Amino acid sequence: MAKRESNVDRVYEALRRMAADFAFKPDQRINESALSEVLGASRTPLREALNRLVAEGFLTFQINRGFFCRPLTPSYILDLYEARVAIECEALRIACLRAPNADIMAFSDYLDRLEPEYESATELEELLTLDESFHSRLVQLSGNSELQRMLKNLNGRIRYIRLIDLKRMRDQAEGRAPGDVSAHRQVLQGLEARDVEAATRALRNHIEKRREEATEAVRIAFSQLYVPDED
Amino acid sequence: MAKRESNVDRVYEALRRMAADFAFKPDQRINESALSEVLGASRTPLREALNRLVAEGFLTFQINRGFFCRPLTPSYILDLYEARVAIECEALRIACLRAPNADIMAFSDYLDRLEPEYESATELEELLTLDESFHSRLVQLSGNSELQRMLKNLNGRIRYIRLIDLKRMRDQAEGRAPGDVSAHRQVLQGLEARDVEAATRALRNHIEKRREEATEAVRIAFSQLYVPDED
DNA sequence: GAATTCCAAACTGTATACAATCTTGAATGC
DNA sequence: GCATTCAAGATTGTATACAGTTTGGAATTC
Repeated sequence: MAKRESNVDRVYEALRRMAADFAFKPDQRINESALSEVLGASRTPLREALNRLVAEGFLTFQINRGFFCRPLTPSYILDLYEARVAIECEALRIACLRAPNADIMAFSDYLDRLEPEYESATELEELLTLDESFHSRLVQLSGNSELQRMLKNLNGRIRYIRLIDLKRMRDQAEGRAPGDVSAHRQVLQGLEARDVEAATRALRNHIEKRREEATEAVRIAFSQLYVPDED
Repeated sequence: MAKRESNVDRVYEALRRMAADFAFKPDQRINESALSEVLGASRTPLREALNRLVAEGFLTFQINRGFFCRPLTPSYILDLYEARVAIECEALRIACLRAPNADIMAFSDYLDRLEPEYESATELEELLTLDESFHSRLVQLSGNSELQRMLKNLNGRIRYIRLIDLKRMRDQAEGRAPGDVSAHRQVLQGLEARDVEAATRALRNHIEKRREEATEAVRIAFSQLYVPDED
């Protein structure tokens, strides 16, 4: 009977989804009154949610001018992916050193179970969710809540970069990249052998490769998308 | 003439300082009305600032019960320091690979210039600021804004753990630890040689050593501090 | 005396009003 | 034309009011 989720939480989640789904254009000013009507809440809880998103780096804020969608520059994308390498590789290192065998085996089972889904997935969202969950489960193995929190934040902000990347991959080659699964397996093998060097090397290579592709995909998408301003 | 800082920013900074200076006891409920009077602002901007702090992990929030100061458990401290290792070691790695020589030399000069201050500093706050700025300048060398943002956040939350640690060190041994300076020099030497392995090894050891001491210091401080509840 | 119920006070959640500031575009001068 | 000024409208900033919820303790029951 008791409410479990606050209105601010609901608004916050809705905004995060909107941000991940291109509802705001980069550098676009966000109109609080209009948005509060769309979301069915007054400006007070809306602004509380917007402040959370600013603190998390999704949006920016200028005094007396309000909230803005963050622009998507190549150097920003580089920063985000490098931060992912930092978080994930250290988490993997910790997992190699002290994750229980049972947890590693469960992770391996999970990968086995999902491989067919990976092969058959047709929806971009589905592929994206599978990939994200591999990485976030990996970080969970470290048992470190701060690393998990940081990865969750990065994933949220990288999400639509990934979508652009996946879209391009699908359009380009009909034979969809099985590269992810094999890269993931390679990381797992290092982890199972408790070989920090091998595991982190594989993970670092995987993420950096993805970064290069994603940067290029975003560059191309933007050069096609933002020709004039279609207002 | 134009205001450069919003009221929310001012309130936010004041709250961060309060959090770092033990103004809130762990697990303490924060009374919005009382706090808004102290800070000279109404509840609306106060709550916006509090929401930022929740997003950054300084405080927690429960629906219909409000905001709470985060408790300081050993596993939380471990998580924070491990996250620092992740951020700082990757930043150092990047700096080894691509920071300009001029920047590294400037960093070295900076360390030379501050060494005497390190030796003469008597105030805990002063020592703390010196140590924090070594680490944040190191991360600046990577040129990655996300890593800088993450470290800033971690430093803010670790600040009072460090204070407890430094206080204990001062009380314990009159000959104050010169260990920091020499550890910092060792990291710098690795960086100057562009030796990723040597540099990150030194940095990792330094942070992990600090973590062990800090965890112990907090354990002792809390066992002395929270005997009953002194209301 | 211990457990339970219930009520009043305290507190949080949010809509709203209004002041302060910015934006836009028309009018003006060059 | 082009730049400048100015005012009306739009938008943000925040105090306040009030509804909804929780809290703490007095009253009640066993």
